Amino acid sequence: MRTPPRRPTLADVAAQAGVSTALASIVMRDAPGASDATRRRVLDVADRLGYHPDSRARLLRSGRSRLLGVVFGVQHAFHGDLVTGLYEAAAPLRYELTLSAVTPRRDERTAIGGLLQDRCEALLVLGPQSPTSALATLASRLPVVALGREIRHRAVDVVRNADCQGLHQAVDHLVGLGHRRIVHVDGGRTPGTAERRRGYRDAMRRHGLEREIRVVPGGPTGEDGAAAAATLLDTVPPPEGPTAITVFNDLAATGVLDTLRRAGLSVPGDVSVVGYDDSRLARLTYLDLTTIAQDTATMTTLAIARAVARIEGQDVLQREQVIPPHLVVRGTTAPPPPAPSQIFGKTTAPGA
Amino acid sequence: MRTPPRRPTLADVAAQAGVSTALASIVMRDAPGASDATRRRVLDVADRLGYHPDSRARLLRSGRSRLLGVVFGVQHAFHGDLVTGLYEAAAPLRYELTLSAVTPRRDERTAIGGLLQDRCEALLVLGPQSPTSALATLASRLPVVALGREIRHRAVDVVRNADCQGLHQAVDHLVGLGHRRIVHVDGGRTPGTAERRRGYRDAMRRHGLEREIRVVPGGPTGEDGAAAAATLLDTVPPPEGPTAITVFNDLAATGVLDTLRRAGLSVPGDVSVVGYDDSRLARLTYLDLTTIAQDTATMTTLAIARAVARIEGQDVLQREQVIPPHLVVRGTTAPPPPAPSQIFGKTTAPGA
DNA sequence: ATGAAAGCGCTAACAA
DNA sequence: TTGTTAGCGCTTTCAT
Repeated sequence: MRTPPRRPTLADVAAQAGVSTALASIVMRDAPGASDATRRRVLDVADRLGYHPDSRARLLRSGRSRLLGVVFGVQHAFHGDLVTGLYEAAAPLRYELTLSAVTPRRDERTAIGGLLQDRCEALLVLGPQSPTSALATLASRLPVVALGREIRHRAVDVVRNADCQGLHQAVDHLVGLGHRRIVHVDGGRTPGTAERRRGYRDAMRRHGLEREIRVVPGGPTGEDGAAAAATLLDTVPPPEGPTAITVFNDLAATGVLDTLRRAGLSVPGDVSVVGYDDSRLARLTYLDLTTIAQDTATMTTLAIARAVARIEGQDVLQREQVIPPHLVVRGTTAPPPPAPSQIFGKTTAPGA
Repeated sequence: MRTPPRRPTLADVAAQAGVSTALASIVMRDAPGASDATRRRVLDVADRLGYHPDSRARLLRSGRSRLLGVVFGVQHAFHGDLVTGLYEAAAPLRYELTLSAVTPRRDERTAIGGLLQDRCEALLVLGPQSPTSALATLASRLPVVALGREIRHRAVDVVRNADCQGLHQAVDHLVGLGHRRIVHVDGGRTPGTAERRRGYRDAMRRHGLEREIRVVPGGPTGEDGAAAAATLLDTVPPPEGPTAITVFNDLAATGVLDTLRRAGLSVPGDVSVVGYDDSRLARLTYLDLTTIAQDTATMTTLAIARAVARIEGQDVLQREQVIPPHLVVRGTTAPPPPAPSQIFGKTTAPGA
């Protein structure tokens, strides 16, 4: 009762349709050189038989795979957004994607290895963790595009977010609202941390707020944000308490929000908070987080375009493409409270 | 300066090593029938040339692909957990996974189509959205295993969570802590909602609490949870306010938590909250959410085992495998507050 | 232990 | 428009 194990081949289709395999191939590939009648007949049979071309054989023969390998982290919500964009960008160029996941127990090396066996023509690595040298070696075999992390090697293409600029926007927004005591919770050892921190510092200076610059060590997770906020609540004496916090990313920002609110503070009434990434966390929940959105559509389009350009041997002008992000104002930012002081410190009575 | 476009083939390796391709093949596959000296020499050359076997050619020839297709949603954090488990379960059986993502703009049909061309030997679909009929048609061509959704068709294998039982555990836990007024925020139109709701009702009855049964319409998102909690705060008169809430999933539970805390209530001091899934949300953040964990390790192992069993034509006893989840106690559940009333409602009036 | 030869399903020349 | 032929990179008999 269960299916015959063998799937139909092109030869089966051709035979049933009474044509040669070559002709059937032409039809299946939608290539010129077959009459409409034949075309219909072949497609008909193919459909009836449930025929699907064997990409392996097809690509083996044609020498090319038109396959782009994508390495991503199943963990990262943001990678999901990027993968979405990559699929869309690849389709019109008639390239396919094969995905290989990095999981807690499957490292990037393994993920890349799998892709190599699939004969991808280029590799797109989202937030690569491998050392530059490993990526460089790889890049000597096939085009490699790194997304979202700076790689300083001439053989590796890079498409990334202008982290620095993102924090300029966050600070500009807050200053525009009237904030002056703005702190930054950084990303710890996460890639991008240094740039975002620098962006924060530069922007503060530009606004003449160098004396207000204060960076709190943080990290990429919710706990990191929560811990940083707790530190802030504990250590900054009430008169100097910040009225706004820029956080390394959205997830950490949620940790900050939670700690603030548990301490009885209102966001954005008492303190404003800005995240980074515009992840689903910021968008899709009740959180309504003001954040800096990475332009995923542009980033993915450029990444695919670059990979294809390399594959097709076109000349490439700039190895690194840095895309400006943009501010998305939502509900966690507002003008600072009129009274300039009694915000931070442990002895703040919860709201009536 | 850029790499010669052609990658090394087995023939290249064989030539350089001074052996036949057949022998080189034996070495590369780690098959018996080659001397140690030869083995070393061939592997050496392969390494030096950066040779990676062409899986397409390899599998084309051997007639099998040992490839399992996985359809997953890039959106769903929980799918990330499952994919992680699937990779682990497949490796020891020497099967590979190829991933195909469902994104907001790439539907399940498309995702499955891609996999079919890759000549997977079976398909694992996480949380399938396709109609049963479509899955059934597919299953007539190759083994199909659905994860996490009930599919009523004899040709489709199913591995899923015992949703009903999960809510039993949640209610048992809360009752054990001394709660009686336990409400359930359901999942709206999300698959699994009905079962979880039923589990809640059954468990309440079993504890003689049928009069306390109260289901609030909810949904799978944070907003849904927040809205449901708001409704609860507004409508339930203070003396009857619940002391515990079981929520459809973790994400919605975070919405509930947020609303509760913004309303000045303490969790778990005033109200206990239990989620579902044990997603990273529950585990990895400051949230510390008590929840019902789906046993992803078992589910993925069974799913892979089932797919392989079907591929290898083994007899299968039960089409559907329903895995019991387990309670994970964290910080959002505690005994109910001593005073039985003044929890919900805007006017905190201690009843007599 | 090693090699020669055939062929997996398909596409690309070329011929008819 | 259609068919014939060769061969992609590899594994698999079957010799040696």
